[in-house]
Amino acid sequence: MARKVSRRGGNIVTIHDVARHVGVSPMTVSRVINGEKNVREETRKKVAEAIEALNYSPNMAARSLASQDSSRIALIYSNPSMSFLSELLLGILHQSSQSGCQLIIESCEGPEGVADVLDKLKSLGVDGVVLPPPLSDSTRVAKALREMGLPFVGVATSRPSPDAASVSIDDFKAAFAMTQRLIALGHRRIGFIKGHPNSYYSQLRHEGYIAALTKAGLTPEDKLVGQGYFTYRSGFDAAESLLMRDERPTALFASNDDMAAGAVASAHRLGLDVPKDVTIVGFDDTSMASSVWPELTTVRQPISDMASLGLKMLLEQIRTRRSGQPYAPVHEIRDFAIIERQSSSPPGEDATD
Amino acid sequence: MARKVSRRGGNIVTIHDVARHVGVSPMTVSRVINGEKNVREETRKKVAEAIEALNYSPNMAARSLASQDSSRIALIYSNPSMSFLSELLLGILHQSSQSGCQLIIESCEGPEGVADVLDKLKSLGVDGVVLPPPLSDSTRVAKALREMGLPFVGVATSRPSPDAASVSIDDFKAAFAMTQRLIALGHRRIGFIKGHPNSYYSQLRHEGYIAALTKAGLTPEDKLVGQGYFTYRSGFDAAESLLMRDERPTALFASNDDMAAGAVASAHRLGLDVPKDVTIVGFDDTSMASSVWPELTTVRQPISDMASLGLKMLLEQIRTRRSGQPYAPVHEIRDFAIIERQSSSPPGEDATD
DNA sequence: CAGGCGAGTGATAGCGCTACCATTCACAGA
DNA sequence: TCTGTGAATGGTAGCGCTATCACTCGCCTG
Repeated sequence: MARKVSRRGGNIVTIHDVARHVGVSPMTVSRVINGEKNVREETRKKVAEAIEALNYSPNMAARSLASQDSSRIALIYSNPSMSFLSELLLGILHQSSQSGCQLIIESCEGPEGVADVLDKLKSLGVDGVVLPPPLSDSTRVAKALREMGLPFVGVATSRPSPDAASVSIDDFKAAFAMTQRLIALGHRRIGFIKGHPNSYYSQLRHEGYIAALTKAGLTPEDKLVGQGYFTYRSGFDAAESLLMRDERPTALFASNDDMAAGAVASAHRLGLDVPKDVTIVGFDDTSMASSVWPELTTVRQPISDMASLGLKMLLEQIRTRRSGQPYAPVHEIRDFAIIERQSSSPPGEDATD
Repeated sequence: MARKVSRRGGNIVTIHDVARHVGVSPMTVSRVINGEKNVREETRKKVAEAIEALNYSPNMAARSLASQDSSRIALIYSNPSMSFLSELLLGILHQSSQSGCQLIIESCEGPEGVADVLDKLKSLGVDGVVLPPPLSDSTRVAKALREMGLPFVGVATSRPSPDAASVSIDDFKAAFAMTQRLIALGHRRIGFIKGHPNSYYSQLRHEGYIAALTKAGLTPEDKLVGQGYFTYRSGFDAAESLLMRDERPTALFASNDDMAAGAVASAHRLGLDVPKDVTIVGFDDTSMASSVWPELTTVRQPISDMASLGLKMLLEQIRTRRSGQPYAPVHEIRDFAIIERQSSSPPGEDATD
């Protein structure tokens, strides 16, 4: 064997190769890669070009070994929606491969499961934890983590713990915006299906709905509001009673997509066309929203972004703590988006006009 | 600073600590960790105990750096169901953290997107690719990968490329089993909703259905079979025409969950109760299956297992290839499971009896 | 013009682990 | 007895990168 031909089909471009190519030391290349200052602009540019030319890409293993910066981050979840999970994972994965941190994914079922999982994390020597809902809203989990001295970040949490970092959207504002959108479409009798009373964002979303109506000079009416529990079935039932009123609403805003889908089924059952006879919109933009027919207009959270940002914040928090500095928790709010699909239209019209 | 206190809360137990604790060389500990032979059983045991006692856990970065074994694996996907994706990711993630390989997740949209993504993979120096459906069934993608000389593995593929590795379930057998289950429940007029004609497993599932009927002495009838396209809407439409026949089927087997959900909606629209008036079952066990009401009886693939195994096989393939040995592609078949939920029952009965 | 300073760069020494070879030892066959 | 062999272990040298400190300038200050 004449030369070392190794993994990745011989594609072993190292920092040294880049350095030699430019005529600087490996250190300088390292500095450029890590965006450190104290590198002349001219040098930086030459190095960047060489990196491009040689198609160099840093070896994560070596990097985190040398920098002692390899953090172990756990993501623990307890039955979130699968589509939520997958977006979350995508975001987390993206960020973790950029930051070169090791990821541990754990599912925990039930309230005692959490304790077990936390024990496990401790023995695994985890450095920080990412918490998606519903765990992100659990004061119990937050407390346990705090007692263990483990940094954590809540992603898409409706009730951020004031002393822990979080990334979320403004549920109130989102519900407000969606309601406004319905009003702009020409709807005046807009029904609402609440989420599970346990959950704080049920309340926020409801409040957003009320606020938008009020602001538009419409009177919120209790009889236009149904109680749901975030399930398809509960949406079905709530919609049924709402739609069987004499003066039925021309639009229905469900607090999540599953309930909206149930509401669509209910409307169909009653012989009503969606959106011609009744507009139905959801919240979350889960896969359900685009699976049913007609596809649901809904509110979308940038889950992947939020997760990615959350991990970044967590890593920063860990770094800050390690350096002994105090850490002030950051609460980031991301923008939501209203996704218009086929389940909404002006009252009495088809969506496709 | 008296001693080096570093990441993971000072939990810097290295292989040397373990070695010292036992009184052997680090090499021996390394051998134990990697399950190599040529270590006396007694030594192995002592080392294992020390590992346990010191709560040692190997540093992945160092390991993959030293062993030059760090493979970059890409997972490329193109709009699979999100819940499928998340299970897949869970499995892959689990395996990758065990094998210490770097993961790159890429989405590719459309047929030209694939080419772009493959280019990107090439420039990233990827060592292997995991292909979930529908990419796993694309002969075009398989061909491109082969031309690049990149090892790959298809996960949940219905048409494994004979010269590439794959993990899947037996779609035929699964459809066969589900149909048998319906027959065992007492159904005799069992309708079937086919999937998209493009897709090979549409065909396999259909054939499984036919075979089971035949085996039970029932005559497959064309008028009990509807054409669908894997969408909710197509399931709705197909079910509608099937259920409006004079002699309507007492059970409907849809080739996936979205169509089954559409079929349920259609039944409801026609005033039929599920499962009392008609049993409806799906395939895949996506989140749709447990979101709708009644929840769907369906066929479940062990996606997470399949993904995990697939990655393992891929890694092995890469290792084999690197060592210059020829690689014989392996086709693994995993077991499916029939998940009974509320959408099925004996004809004319409620599921809950 | 000595002295100081800070920007830009290089040399060196590992990070924790494993590949590879050397070494030891026991025991079989000549 | 002398190799030969293979099993069990240890020593050494890095893997690709970065922390750290040392160094060289040019330029400012007194």
